[in-house]
Amino acid sequence: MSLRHALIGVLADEPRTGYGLLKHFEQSLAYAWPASHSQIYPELARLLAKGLIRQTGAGPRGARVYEATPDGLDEVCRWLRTEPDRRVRSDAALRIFFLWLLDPGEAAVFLAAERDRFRTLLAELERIEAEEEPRTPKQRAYRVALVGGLLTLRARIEWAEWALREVEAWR
Amino acid sequence: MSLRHALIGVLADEPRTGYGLLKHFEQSLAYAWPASHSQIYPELARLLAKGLIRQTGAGPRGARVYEATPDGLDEVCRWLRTEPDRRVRSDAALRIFFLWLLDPGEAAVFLAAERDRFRTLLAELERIEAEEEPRTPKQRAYRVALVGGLLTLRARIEWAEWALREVEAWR
DNA sequence: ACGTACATGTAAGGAGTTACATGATTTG
DNA sequence: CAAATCATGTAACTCCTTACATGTACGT
Repeated sequence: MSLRHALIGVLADEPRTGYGLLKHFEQSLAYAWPASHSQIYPELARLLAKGLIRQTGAGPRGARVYEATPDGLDEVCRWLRTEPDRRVRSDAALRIFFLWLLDPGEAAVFLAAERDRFRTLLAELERIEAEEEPRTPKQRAYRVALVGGLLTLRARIEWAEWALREVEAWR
Repeated sequence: MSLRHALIGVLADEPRTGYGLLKHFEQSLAYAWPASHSQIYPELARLLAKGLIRQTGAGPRGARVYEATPDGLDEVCRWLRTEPDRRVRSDAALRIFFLWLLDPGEAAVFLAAERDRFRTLLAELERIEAEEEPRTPKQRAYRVALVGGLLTLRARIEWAEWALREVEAWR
C-alpha cells in the first residue's frame, strides 16, 4: 500500500516520469521506503488504469510524464489519515541480539561498521540540510523528515560508540 | 534470510518450541524483525530438513522442542559476518514526506500520535531495562539492543515534539 | 566510437500477510 | 463449561528482489 500512495504523493507535487520517480526514491524516499524500477513501472501502470494518476505528456526516449488526478490526491489524503503500519524490519538491528554468538572482537567489528555507516549517512544528511532553506510546504515537510533522520542518526552513533565500549568489557 | 538465521540464533541459546519462538519474537525481536506463526512454523520445518536445527523432545499438546545443531550455529555465525542489508522500510516515516498534503491541523494529529506511540514504547523498554541486570553473554547482547531502542526512541520523541512546534507555524 | 545515463518493461522466485483450519490444556 | 491460551499447520495473495531484456540520447 505504501509504495502506491507514495508514488501518487510525489506526483501530487509536480509531474514526473517513471524514471524521475525512481531517482527521487533513490535520493530521498529510500531512507524510509526503498523502491526499485521493477516495482515502480508496473505500479504506475496500475495507478494509471485506476485513474489515480494520468499521463500528461512525453519526454525524450519514450519517457512518459505522469501527474496525480484529483481522485489520486483524495486517495493519498485518505491514506494519510489511516493508522500507519508501525512494523519496521532492520536486518542490522536484528543481528545485535546475536552478537554474543561471535567473539567480542568480531562483535566490535560489526558495531564499528554500524557506527561508520551511521556517520557517513549523517554527513550526507547534513550536506542536504545545508543545501537550501525550505520555502514551499513540500520542502518544509521534507525538512521535517530530514531532521528526523538527523536526530535518529546522532542517537544511533551515540549508541554505537557506547556499545563498542561495552563489548570491550566482554573480552 | 534474516528470519531463518534469527530462529537458529534463538535456538542456539536454549531449546524452544515453535510457539515459544513465536512468543519470543513478539516480546523482543519484533522491534527489529516481526514474524508471525504462519512464517515461523514452515521455516522451522525447512531448517529441520536442512539439519540446521533438530528436534530434541516434545512438550504437552503436541509441542515440538527444537535446538540448534553445530551446523546451524556455524550458519548463524557466517551470517553475522556478512554485510547486513541496511534497507529499512517504515510506513510512518514515509508519510512524513507527504504531510504537506494535509492541512496543518491534521498533520499535527499525525505527529502527536507518533509522539505518543514513541512514549508508550519508551516506557515499555524502560520497564524491561529496570527488570534485571544482564548477566549472561546473551543478556548483555540483548541489553545492547535494548539501549539502542532507548536512545533511538528518546531521539524520535525529541523530533516529534520539535516537529509539532514546526507544523504549528504552518497554519 | 564508446561509455554513461536515460528510460521502460517482464519473469521467476522468495518473503510476508491474512485468512482458514484444527485441536489440546488451563483457568475462572 | 466457557473462554483464553497453548500449539501447529496450510493456502491464497500481495509485495519485493534479482535477473533478464531492450532501446535512446548525450558527452568525450
